[in-house]
Amino acid sequence: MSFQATFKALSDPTRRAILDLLKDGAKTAGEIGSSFEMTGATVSHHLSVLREAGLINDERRGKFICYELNLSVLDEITGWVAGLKGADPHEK
Amino acid sequence: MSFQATFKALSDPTRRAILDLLKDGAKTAGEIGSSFEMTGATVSHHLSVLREAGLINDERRGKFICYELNLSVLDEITGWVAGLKGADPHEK
DNA sequence: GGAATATTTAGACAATTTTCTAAATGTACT
DNA sequence: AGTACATTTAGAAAATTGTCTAAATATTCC
Repeated sequence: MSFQATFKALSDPTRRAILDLLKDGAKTAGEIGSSFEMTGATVSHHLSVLREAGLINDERRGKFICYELNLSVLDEITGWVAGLKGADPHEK
Repeated sequence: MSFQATFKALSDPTRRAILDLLKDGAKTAGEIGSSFEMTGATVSHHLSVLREAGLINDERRGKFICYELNLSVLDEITGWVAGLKGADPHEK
């Protein structure tokens, strides 16, 4: 997916908190879930939004599923913001 | 308003297009509106979301209202993204 | 003051999103 | 095979959002 999916994914505070949480390293769905006051099903939904946006990767490890950051897609975002800030070389 | 308002404002493609449009300089609500295939009322709504997020400023000039970029609030966004990318000095 | 133009506000409606509960899937252990 | 645990999927309810039409506000010009 794309640009728009990435922005949408980042627009929710729970999803940003999940990304912040994963800064310290990969975590299982359960560990992530227990950081929030919502059901595991809801957290699982947020994880799938982040995954579809390409912001995280998942990997099954036995009984658990581990999630980790994949921040390469953020380059598009930072590039767009930089462009807005006048980094464009040939402006009118 | 804050961080969350800024992210929310940026999550809509029309609103990002408005910001892109304003890169070339201030424009009236009417000029902005005629760039999109939606009613002026709808564009006005998007402008108010952007204004409440602090991303644009408005100034009346006679019969018109001019909008211009105010990108200082984007620093919070880029700062957060940079933090995610491991710019944090004391990570575990 | 009254008409014309520019824009916003109010209220309604449809689409999307967030959240839940309940059921399904996948894995490990005995 | 059966039970327990970890997680997701399905489906529904509630909240939010994007859009429209119609009415309101603000400004200019005659």
